[in-house]
Amino acid sequence: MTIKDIARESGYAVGTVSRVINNNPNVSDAARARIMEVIERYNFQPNSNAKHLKQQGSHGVAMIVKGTSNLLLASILERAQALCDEAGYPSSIYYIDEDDNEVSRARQICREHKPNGILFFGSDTHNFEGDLSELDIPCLLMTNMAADSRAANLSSVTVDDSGAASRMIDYLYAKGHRTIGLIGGVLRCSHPSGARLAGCLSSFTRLGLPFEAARQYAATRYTLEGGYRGMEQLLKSCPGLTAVFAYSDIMAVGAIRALRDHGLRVPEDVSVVGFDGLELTEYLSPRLTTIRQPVDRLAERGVNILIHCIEQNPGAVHEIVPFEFLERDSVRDLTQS
Amino acid sequence: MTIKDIARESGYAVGTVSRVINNNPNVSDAARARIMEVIERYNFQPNSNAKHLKQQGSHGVAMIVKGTSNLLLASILERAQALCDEAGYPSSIYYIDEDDNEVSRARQICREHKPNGILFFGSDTHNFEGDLSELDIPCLLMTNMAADSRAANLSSVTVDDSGAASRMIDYLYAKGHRTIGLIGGVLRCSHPSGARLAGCLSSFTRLGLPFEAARQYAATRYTLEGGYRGMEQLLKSCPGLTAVFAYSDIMAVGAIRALRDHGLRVPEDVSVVGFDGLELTEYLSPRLTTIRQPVDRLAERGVNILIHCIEQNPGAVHEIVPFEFLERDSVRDLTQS
DNA sequence: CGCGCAATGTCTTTGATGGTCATAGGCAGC
DNA sequence: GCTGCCTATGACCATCAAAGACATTGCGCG
Repeated sequence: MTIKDIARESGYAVGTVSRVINNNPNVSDAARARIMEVIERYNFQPNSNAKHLKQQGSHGVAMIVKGTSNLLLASILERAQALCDEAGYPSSIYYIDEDDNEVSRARQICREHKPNGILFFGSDTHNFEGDLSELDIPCLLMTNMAADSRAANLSSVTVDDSGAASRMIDYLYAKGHRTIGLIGGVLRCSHPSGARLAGCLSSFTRLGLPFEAARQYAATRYTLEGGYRGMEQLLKSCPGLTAVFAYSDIMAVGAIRALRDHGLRVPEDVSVVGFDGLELTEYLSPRLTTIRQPVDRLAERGVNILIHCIEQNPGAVHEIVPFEFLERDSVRDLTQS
Repeated sequence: MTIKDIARESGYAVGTVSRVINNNPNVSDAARARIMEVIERYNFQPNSNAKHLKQQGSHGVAMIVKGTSNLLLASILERAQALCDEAGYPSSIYYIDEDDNEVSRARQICREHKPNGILFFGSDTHNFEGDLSELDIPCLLMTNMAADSRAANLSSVTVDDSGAASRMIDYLYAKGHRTIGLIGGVLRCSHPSGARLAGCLSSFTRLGLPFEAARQYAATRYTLEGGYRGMEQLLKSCPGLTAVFAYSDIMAVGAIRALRDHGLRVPEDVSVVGFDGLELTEYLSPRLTTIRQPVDRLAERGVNILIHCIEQNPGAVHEIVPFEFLERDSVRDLTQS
């Protein structure tokens, strides 16, 4: 089935069929109807390779994803894919390894598939050593701020990491907690961790709480095991700890397991809060107090900004979307006792 | 950068460059070395659109996935992607909605991208109403047996669902449980649910336990909420229940939440077991007794069988891989008390 | 000298697009 | 009724990047 077959079958010329497919106005309604009928009858779809070859690219969005098993990313990704499709930008997903370099992969994808824009997913270990600006197509980091903003083509959409972290510390303080441990990412390569730490620090300072990173900050990976190990580290380094703020819900689950394995109850002995707002956290015991990242909003803003950059090329845009605080049962109120 | 530029730059003709790229032996070592040098210098990658246009298809594998947030699928998918890439079959992922029809989507993908094979992911709601055999390329269902095996091009790889379910019932019986509830998928559209139910029934019969589906089987979706609702249903319909077998770990988490919300303890009042063997289950309290689906093995067999079908066209292959039983802390031993 | 073979160059093909140009038909104006 | 113009359409061709069929070159050897 090619455009030629449609032409023969409908009795029109190839050019006219092409005009119909591409919504060129110079076609009579009769011809359009007749050709559309044939196209639909055969369920014809123009060969995308030929089309993209001629059009010098796929007119689509590449999504480069680090970390398949990250539930938050998965749901943002799904939503973003749907939005791209709706907007007429077919999307392709490329999963990459934790230790792959996204820039070289992006370069390769650009040479091979020539997308019109790239969306990067992967919160904790983005590693932009190469220079994205040489790609000269719009790029956008999802849930990850561009660490260095030299790149004029690199936009970002993140939740208000710093505000959320600050809010969380204030909340723990209000509940009477004074010695709070943090479990986050390795700061060097993780922007969200940096922003959240900044938010925590601003609260600590404002509230007059001392903070010693070496004792109170466990740097690890955003995984169950990372949360577990981070918690073990804090138990050693931070005596008198009454609350722990894990930078992801999954880490919080790991941390809770570690506490229980050390004979401590949550929240009676140690309170634990998370970040992300996964549906799962509502089903755990205790239900986890956490920050919800607005998945749909993040996806929607990310896709819209990227497409806007593709079509208008306005330079980099950095957007921060609001968080939602979910108070549940994993924090003990020390002021009551 | 095109093959022409490489030709000009290296002083050879495009044909020779093409031969070098495609490992055609009719090239002198000198020419090969010279051309490779230029290719590497410019980091050249042939345009995939032109290549696939000429080659009448992408020589790749399409992966059609239903359900982004399914952790088990996500890990199989990641592994399968890596394996395809290694085997020289570039893979593209297409996420589809829960209520999309996979066959019509598959048809569309075939027309548009002409893959050499299709891998279907999505355990509980596969809905093959159309006829896949008309696609006339090899297809394979991952973790889902082809319900009707008319289709000569439709292979499958599943864990030993029935054996695993049977084993689980035997285990619960050995621990003294006699009234066991099941939470599974809607049987009509879910093959794994059917096979697992068959396994359960064979054990029930062998052990002389009565089973009334209407009272003991809650049909729902493979989600947290599904598990929750399924459990609530069982609490009403099945008095005297001492154990619940949820057909996925995620459902088990939902079921545990429901039990607790009804004032019941796990495993003291009701035992709960799951299926899948997610890493998460090791971190929950209680640690969940479950069946591990061998993710790497499933991915590896699925990809190998599909590629074998593509290259040799041997007809449909149905493979069942062994499960692993993970005994942990979510089952009470009633024989001790 | 001419045959054979390996190495290499040339040209066509792939499916769709879009441009140019020709043309047919309709319609308005004179 | 003829002209001129406009629209719809057909016909044709180049283009895109690569692949591969086919043609050609050049060398060694009998």
